[in-house]
Amino acid sequence: MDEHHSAEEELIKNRVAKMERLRERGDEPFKYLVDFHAIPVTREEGESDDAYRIAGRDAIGSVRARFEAAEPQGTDAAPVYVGVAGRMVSFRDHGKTVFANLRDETGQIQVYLAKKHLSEAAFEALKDLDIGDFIAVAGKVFRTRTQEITVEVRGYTILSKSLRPLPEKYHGLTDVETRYRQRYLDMVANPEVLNTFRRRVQVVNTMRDWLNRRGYLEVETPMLHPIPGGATARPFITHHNTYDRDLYLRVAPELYLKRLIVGGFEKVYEINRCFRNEGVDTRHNPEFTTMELYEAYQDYMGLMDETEEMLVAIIEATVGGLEFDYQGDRINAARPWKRITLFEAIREYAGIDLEATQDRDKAAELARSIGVDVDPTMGYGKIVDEVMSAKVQPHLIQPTFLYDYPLEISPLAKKKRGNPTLTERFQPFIGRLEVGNAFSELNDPIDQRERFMDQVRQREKGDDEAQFLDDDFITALEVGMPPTAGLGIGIDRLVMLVTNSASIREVILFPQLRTL
RNA sequence: GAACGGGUAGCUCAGCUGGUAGAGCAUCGGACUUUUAAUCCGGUGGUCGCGGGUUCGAACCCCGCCCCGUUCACCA
Repeated sequence: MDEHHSAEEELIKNRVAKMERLRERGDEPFKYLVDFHAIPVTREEGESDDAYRIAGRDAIGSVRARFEAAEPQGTDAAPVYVGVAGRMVSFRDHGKTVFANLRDETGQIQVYLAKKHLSEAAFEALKDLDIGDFIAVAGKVFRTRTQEITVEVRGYTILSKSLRPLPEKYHGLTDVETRYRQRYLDMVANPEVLNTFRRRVQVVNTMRDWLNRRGYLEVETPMLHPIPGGATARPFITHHNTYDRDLYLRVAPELYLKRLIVGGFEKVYEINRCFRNEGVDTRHNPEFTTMELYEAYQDYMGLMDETEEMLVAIIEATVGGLEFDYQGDRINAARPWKRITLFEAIREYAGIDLEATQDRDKAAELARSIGVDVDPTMGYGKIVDEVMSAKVQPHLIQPTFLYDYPLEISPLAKKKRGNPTLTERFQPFIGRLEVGNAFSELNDPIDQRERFMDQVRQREKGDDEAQFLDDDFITALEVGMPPTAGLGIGIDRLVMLVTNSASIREVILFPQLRTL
């Protein structure tokens, strides 16, 4: 029987054959370093022996700048000699000349490989190069007749052979599944993806810098929790062999960070992953990154000011101003941001008053009257939350703080001064996205125990997202925690905003997908 | 978990009422000394997501399953 070759196998076979030819000719296809001195060059008459003896690799971005600076003086008199290395992303063969494009992290540049400027062997060996290969070239810079800055190559060498074809150059890679499963292909084929993740770094760096400057200490608390706490969410379960005990991947660092405030730190934060064993959609990935901070001797109103300052600093540093577009909306982050109580917002956007009644059934009836689904297991607080999500959140395009949340959906927040049915809690919303959650931290151990017991009752009624009683945390509060305010920011969502990304998967390098 | 949309060459996509699987790019061979989605000539390349069924005949119709996307549910 004939051997069966798929197109893909055939393409790889061709490239492997080229790789072997390179090796046979003594040109190792996977080099260890870039060594421009080892590249044979063909010099023009009058050029000195070391005209092309490039000391080190030039960043492609810097080549343009150098050439443009030298240009007015006339580059014939003072040629710009360069050595660049990168991935070859295009290859246009014209017979006696070849144009290719090289890309490194700083940019892309066209290179011109002409028979008359290369040794016969070098020109012949171009046949064994493929799009995707890493090569190094030595040459001098000129402008083509279409004014494109180009390297006239006098010598080149393969650095690393690419054995698989890159996605098509014009349409790129659009299949989202392949983009996420093989992110490296996405990055190569769609260079703007690199910018999204560069901006993600900028968000985190700016935030960290902002916090460090204000005296916050960055700490690392456990990812493996014996009792999952700090958020109402279903955890992932894992197992420790030596202790022969199940552990939970953390759903939030909150309870550990507050223990540090008990211990004597006054400003702490942690930027790290959380894990929640829940649904996946455009705003939710099973693992996601949060920043949580705790500040002693502060309350939620003071923290609201700081949150606004910090987010504005991040927006300015990343989008370069206070205005930016998010998914079709123009967002203006100029201070001060709108601040409105949760119940005012419900009156304003949903047209019902859930504050006047504390009665669960009346609230359910009101919610249904405006088309919000309410199921029998939902308590008063949950109904309020549901109405907020359905009727208020879609209007929160411009930066807005909602504050004063119902007690029963805020088991770790302090009761509001003068109104024990509410808690001192706020959430910032931008572009319809909930980007954070903050409160005056509950530091009364008696109250905290009661709130946990409420959660335990919820759990017994079948709510598997309800929180567990954490006795050691209560013990810590009994030792005494100063008045403290705490904030959590969803880093992924913040990055979605400043990169105008519709899906959280666009801002996570390797989003969780079903294993094949 | 539910509804809807999708899965055809390495990539991007066509494929009508069921009648021998197509194009562009890439690749291979040839031509070409400033091209840039280079151009021109010729060729290779397919388990049409997987498994059943209906039919003389299925990429297309029916059933089941897998994967992706969107919306909803849950949640941050």
